[in-house]
Amino acid sequence: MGRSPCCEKEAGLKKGPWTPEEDQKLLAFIEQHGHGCWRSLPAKAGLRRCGKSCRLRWTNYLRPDIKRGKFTLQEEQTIIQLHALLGNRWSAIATHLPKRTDNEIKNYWNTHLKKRLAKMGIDPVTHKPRADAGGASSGARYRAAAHLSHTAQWESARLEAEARLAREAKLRALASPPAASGLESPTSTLSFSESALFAAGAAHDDAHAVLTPRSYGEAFGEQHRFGDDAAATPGFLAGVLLDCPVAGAEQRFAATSADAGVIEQQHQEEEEVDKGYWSSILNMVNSSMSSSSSSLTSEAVTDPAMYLTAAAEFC
DNA sequence: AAGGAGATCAACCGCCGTATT
DNA sequence: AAATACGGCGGTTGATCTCCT
Repeated sequence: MGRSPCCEKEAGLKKGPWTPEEDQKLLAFIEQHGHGCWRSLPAKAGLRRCGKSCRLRWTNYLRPDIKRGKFTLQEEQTIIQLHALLGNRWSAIATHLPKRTDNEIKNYWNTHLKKRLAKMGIDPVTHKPRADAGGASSGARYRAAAHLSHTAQWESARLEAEARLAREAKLRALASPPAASGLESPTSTLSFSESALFAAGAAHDDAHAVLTPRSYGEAFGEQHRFGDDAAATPGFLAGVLLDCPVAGAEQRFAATSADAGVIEQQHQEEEEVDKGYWSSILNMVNSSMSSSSSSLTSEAVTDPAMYLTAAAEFC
């Protein structure tokens, strides 16, 4: 009856913080044997932990391809944009942030970004402007927030529709899988938008020659994430997600792929959590409105300066 | 220097979807 | 088809750290 257990439940398992010795045991075992069945791993590795705890420790901390430390501005922007589109689907968001874990992103959102958006008068849950954002808030602030929210919702719906079409087309063409068929991430829950992202990405190859990852194969390796040039991702993503060239993104990407000297520049950028940062977010959204071929309803921006003004206010 | 408050983050918990028998 | 195991996900907790008074 049912599947046989791969390991027995055991009482008296240890909980709480991991010791360096435990880390060492887990690392050594996985390096030698791979993790295999997580439930049987602790016994084999000589750990008094449950398999779930081992898996968590590995995926969130010990895995060698994890980047720790401060999030870059580009990463922050990506998180905000993706959160507007996907909500609290941290694993899906993590798919687009190389070397970051969903847990780390979730923590960062809850401790930093959520508060910052709230400060801007945007409800971090719905990405809609808060009704009580008043007080010092001007009309421009409110309109900018409303616009940001509106755009996110619109893009979300659009991507979903595109993805649906892509899925249907894919099903129809199942017999002869296209080159892009291997692009879908089996680990990602982004299935609804993934194909749309790529379709859009391909469509933008011309306009975003610098922004587009060198190749899809490269872009989606084992982890099905974008390539190593993390800073390239947001620019690319923004362009893809927002269906437009992104102000300043080309510059950023070109600089990044140029390489290491620019990492220094990136670090400098990281330090400036200032109004330039926030205006770039609004600017990005704004440029999607003004240049997108997609019609974005009556709320289309007529005065770009409005957002810059609002962004300045946010800071 | 000490204590309190708030911030941070690793880890746990419970649920869900999928695979397996 | 039903039962069960397993892995993965998102929400939450609690220990620790940092800052402020």
